[in-house]
Amino acid sequence: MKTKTDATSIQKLVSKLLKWYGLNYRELPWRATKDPYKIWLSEIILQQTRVAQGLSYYLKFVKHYPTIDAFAGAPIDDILKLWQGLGYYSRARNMHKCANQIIKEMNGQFPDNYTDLIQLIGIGKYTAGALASICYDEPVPAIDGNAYRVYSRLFEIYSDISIGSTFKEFFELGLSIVPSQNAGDFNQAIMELGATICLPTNPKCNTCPLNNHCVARSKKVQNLLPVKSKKIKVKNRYFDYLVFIHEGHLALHKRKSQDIWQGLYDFLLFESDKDRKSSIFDILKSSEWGHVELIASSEEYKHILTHQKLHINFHVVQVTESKDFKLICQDNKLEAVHLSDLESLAVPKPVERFLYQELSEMYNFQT
DNA sequence: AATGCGGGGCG
DNA sequence: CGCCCAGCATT
Repeated sequence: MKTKTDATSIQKLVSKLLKWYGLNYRELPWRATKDPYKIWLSEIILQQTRVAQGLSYYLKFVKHYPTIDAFAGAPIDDILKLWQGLGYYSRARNMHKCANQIIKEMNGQFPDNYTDLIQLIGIGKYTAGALASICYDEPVPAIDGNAYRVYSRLFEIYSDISIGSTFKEFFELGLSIVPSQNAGDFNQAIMELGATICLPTNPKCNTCPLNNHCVARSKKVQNLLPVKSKKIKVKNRYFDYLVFIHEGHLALHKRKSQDIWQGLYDFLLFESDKDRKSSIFDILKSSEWGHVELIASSEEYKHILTHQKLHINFHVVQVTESKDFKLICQDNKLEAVHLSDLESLAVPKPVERFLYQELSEMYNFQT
């Protein structure tokens, strides 16, 4: 009795998959190179990010920083500015740290195997597998969201992929399948299949090159897999921003705490448990800012994150008389930034929207 | 093992 | 709206 995990059956599966990939792969820029730096860059950008969203960022970064030396030598603020809008900014900060570590401690030589790669900051089990296989053809699996979906359906695996121990199960399965040659193409083919055919809902089984191998399909349970129990609960947060403006300068704040948007710029922030804005006016009255005038309050900006729903109001406060605006900014841990210098600073998405959709019209500055 | 971290696109 | 996306670090 043959099983679906017979060596012969697996060999056929791999062969079909590689053939399909060779004919159907999308021509993406990071697939036209073997430069580990560029593959690395693409993998970090594509963490929890669709190709369509990350592609333009990849092109920008390769253009600005063609080598790991250029990337490592750049100021982190410049890198964050290029990363602006992509989200998960720790990816950029970690990659910058890592690049400098490679330059300083590894003589600029990128690690060339799974074990060394996974030691690096920002490189976990998936990315180490992807880099080892794609750059060096090391026969290790690369288990990402696509791989979970494809493998769970091919072999009808109901293990909960939210549980940590399930990764090991899929990694071992992948290890038993990944061919000793063309490991990189194999892993990319699995992911490509997951991204274009084996979709989360309504997979295109009719055109799937592996449909004859798929146990889930034979039992019509594709849409039940993979099993993922974890539910994300969304927390509401209420932000009031005071946007001080004085003689063409804005009072900006660089975010540093363990919170969202670390390293990006916003304004003086007051957060409250619910929709309560009375405190704003108290702050203004008892302020050391000099003569202040509340010019306008924005409509509420709703900004959805994976785990938070932000309710943001921007309050534009004109400082008409001030003894020393910059000094008062410093006292409040703010920086006075001229409107013409805004474009060089990384800002969160809702701040970007406010600046360039509302404030730019009020004060008529260029974006 | 559980939680926090962005933003966008899809049905 | 809910779910997912070439995940990782921290606790």
